[in-house]
Amino acid sequence: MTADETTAQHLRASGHRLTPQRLAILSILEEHGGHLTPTEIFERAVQRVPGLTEATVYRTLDFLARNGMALVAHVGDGRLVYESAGHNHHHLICRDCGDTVEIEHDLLEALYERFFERTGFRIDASHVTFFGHCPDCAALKPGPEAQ
Amino acid sequence: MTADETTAQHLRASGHRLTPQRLAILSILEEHGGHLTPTEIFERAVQRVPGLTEATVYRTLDFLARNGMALVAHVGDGRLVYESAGHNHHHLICRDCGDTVEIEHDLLEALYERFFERTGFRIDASHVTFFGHCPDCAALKPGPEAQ
DNA sequence: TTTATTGCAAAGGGTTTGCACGTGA
DNA sequence: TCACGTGCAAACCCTTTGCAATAAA
Repeated sequence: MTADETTAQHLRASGHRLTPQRLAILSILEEHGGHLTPTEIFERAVQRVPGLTEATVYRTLDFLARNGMALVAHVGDGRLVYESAGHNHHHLICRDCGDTVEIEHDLLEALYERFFERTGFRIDASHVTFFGHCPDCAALKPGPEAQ
Repeated sequence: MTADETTAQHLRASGHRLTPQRLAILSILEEHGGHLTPTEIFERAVQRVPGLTEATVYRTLDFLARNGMALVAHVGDGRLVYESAGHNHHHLICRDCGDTVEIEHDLLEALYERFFERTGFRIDASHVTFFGHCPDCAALKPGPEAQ
């Protein structure tokens, strides 16, 4: 059974449908691997599904996220970005040059465990983004400044 | 010297001014302690500074954040929230009931140190919010479901 | 006095929604 | 066939910006 068929079954089981729009957006997320904004997703998806609208992209992303097929992440400027589910990692982003590094999820597991011990909260594996300075920019910037 | 005078000096040193608007917004952040959205801040601040506009709130928050007097945090829905600087902690938020728990920053220090060892990235002390389920909601929710 | 800051109002950008049509199951 | 999903277009935030007036230093 192909991945699409698995996806289709997953959807049908909950009374939903696998449309070309959903398939295209899902594929784009999987092929890309990293963060994509709704607009970036739209620009790519409309090439595969002519006539696609941004409204549908927003609705589809929301749908995929609700059904565990996509993850939502939050980036610095307050906008939402999406990425394929199952891509379980986190990001460190340099505030100066924008350089991005991936962090494996297991690094956070220990922290989540400590959260649980102290508060009883179970944290989702959901994507987290940390902001700071990469080695290069940190080197260029010796002293701490107001920022 | 009062806190206001310290603040005023801090500002004057960089060629800026301490206006009633800035003072009010700063006070609100300090009194509240937790997250506030720009609109929530506006609603409170306009009571102290009649005639205040939301545009000024946005400009002031940006100004305070740039000068290290306020912190920006990112919440789940993609909107920005602000809080007083020097309030160095993080939050765990329950996706179901919205319950919020504070996490001391030192819990994250070890993680940041590991980030540094592996990637050379220096993460800011900036606010991070983690989403998951509080003990009560987790108990009510035995199996994972589509949501 | 000087010019940083504000208020006003309008624009901007991203996101959401109502409705009728199209289409997957 | 049936109702979920889409396209279209307008509405809705939230946030930013230009400009003249105001007020802090």
